[in-house]
Amino acid sequence: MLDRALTLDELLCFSLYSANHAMGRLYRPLLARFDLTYPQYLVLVALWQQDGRKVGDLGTVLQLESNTLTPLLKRMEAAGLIRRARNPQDERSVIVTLTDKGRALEGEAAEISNCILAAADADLAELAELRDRLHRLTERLREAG
Amino acid sequence: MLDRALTLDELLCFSLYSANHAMGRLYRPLLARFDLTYPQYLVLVALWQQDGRKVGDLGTVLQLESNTLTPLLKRMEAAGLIRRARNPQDERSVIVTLTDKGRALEGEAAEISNCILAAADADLAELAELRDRLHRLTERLREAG
DNA sequence: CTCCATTTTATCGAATGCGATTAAATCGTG
DNA sequence: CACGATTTAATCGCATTCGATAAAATGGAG
Repeated sequence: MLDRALTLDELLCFSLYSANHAMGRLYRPLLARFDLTYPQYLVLVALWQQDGRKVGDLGTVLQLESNTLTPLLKRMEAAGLIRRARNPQDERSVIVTLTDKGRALEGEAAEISNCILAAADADLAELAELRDRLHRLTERLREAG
Repeated sequence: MLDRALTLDELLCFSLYSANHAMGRLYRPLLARFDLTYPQYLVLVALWQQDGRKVGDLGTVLQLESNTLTPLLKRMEAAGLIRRARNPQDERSVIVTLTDKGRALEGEAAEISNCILAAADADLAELAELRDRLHRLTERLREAG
């Protein structure tokens, strides 16, 4: 329990907000060359890792619901990156599959992670530790929610 | 330089994105009781710390531009939290000032930080270190951008 | 003083992101 | 089989967020 109001810079939530902002600003121009937005890139990373997922499963890993994913996926489908098709085994669900174009982007965009790592200008071990601390924090925050 | 594609969970940017999301989800119900959104809360924190700032100065601390701040501040003005007035010394700038209602929220919302700290379920030193690591990362990312 | 560059905020369109609700398909129990 | 409960996406409205641009005020050079 603290006895005074926190300043903006003292708030953990603001440091997260700012770091996320800064990361987004770094990604934006790199992704723009592929006509990708940042959430669209995350969808691709998820599909490169495992293709043919249901909308709901993508939502689970990305922590997004269909109200966000459906229009996002429709834009990606319009851009020719993915296909959306009802699951024949269960017509309630929609399966998202990479197109050739979507798959091809994996190689072309591979350099992006390295650009980010270079920008972060820290050794891999340090960044990995920060990442793991963030995962643990996220876990605790979700449990509390 | 890595020789393989990273999974979603390995990406530092995604750990930031997820932690920020999780934090937002924790804040949302707490802020909803005051009819506040998260960015609106950040504006209030900034003004509680120093009232009477120009739109551009708020943008500097929050890393937001007028295209985001202007509509956000108009909604806050409509909600009776702040006042917006042209600076008589320089009519280009707009000074943002807390109303009595906006000032009063500081006391009422004081518990929110503590709810978040409780949810994070870690000691203050650990969270402070994570926060400082994030600040340093943000700094490096901004320099690279 | 005039005119152009600069500063500062505002506007517009597009893309998330979320709460609430709806619609369609499936499941389960009688 | 029938029918209500559940699951899964989709839709709607609102609030950010950003890139691009505009508009108004100020400043500075001549």
